[in-house]
Amino acid sequence: MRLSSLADYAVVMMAAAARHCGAGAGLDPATRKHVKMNATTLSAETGIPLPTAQKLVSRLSAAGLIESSRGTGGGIRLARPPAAISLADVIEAVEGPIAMTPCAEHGAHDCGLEDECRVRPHMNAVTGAVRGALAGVTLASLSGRAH
Amino acid sequence: MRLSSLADYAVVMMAAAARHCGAGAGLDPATRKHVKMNATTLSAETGIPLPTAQKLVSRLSAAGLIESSRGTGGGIRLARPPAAISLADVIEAVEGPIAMTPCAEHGAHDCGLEDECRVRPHMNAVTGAVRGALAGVTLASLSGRAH
DNA sequence: CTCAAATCGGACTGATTCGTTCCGATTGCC
DNA sequence: GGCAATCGGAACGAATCAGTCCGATTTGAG
Repeated sequence: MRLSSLADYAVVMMAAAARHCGAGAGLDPATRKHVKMNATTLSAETGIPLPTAQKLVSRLSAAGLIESSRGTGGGIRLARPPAAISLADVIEAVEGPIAMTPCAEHGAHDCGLEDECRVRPHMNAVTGAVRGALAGVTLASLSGRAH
Repeated sequence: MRLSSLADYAVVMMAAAARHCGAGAGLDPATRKHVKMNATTLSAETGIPLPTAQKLVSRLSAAGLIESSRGTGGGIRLARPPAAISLADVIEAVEGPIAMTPCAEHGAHDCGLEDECRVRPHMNAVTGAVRGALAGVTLASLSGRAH
């Protein structure tokens, strides 16, 4: 009942990225240097080891939460406004779907225990509650703006 | 963001135990044979491997959720009524305190990242929400009585 | 009172997953 | 066209977890 270290790091990193993103959309050609972020910058700011930060950038980019551009002067930026990215999105991007039990993932994955499992429907409800709690916190609220 | 297999098994096992416990307190000398439960019985009923069931019995007993008596004719019984045992109790008994992040466990366990972590207070709130969702489901509701 | 059976309790082994690190592919600037 | 800096994926080591086994303890019968 504890999220993995990578997910924890990802949340901290995305919060830092949202903080640098400022109030604007995150990409304006004029002051691009100010919002320029990359794995090295985020690593130095958050204290996360650089290789780990790179790995997280890869996963978050593959999940569509950030957009990355390669090459010299490249970097990353949030794909959506901070208010539209929740903890559930970040956690699911790093460690897969949020599901308390394996049977609550694909929908009809029999666990093999008990012909008529009476625990599963309640587990689905619990999963929904947990997911709702995580979806209710956005990066905007983590950046300290909308306390 | 998924509870361990042992915790899942423990929930199923405790639900089965609560079902056999019936509506009464769970221990009456006259019909003791009816509510007699042990690791072997629960294993056969739930499909959980016997050694694993034994391990779970040990942990649940150490946590004070069930009371065990050794020797011939011994067995286990719930220490409290099913309505007074929640999923949070069972999960904490098996896999330790419920805490999303390591810093939310002892209270002041600095993670070393960022001097002023602005994510932690929100993580505490999320941890509370998850814990509340798990504490809201009791063994009585899992047994199908109080739907 | 002695013996024997049955149970819980703790310790060990193997495996899977997680976290970390390193190296290659790709792109923009000079 | 060459160079430098960046992301992307692959490989290694470590830790935790799931599962299994055997010993300590207690009760019941003879």
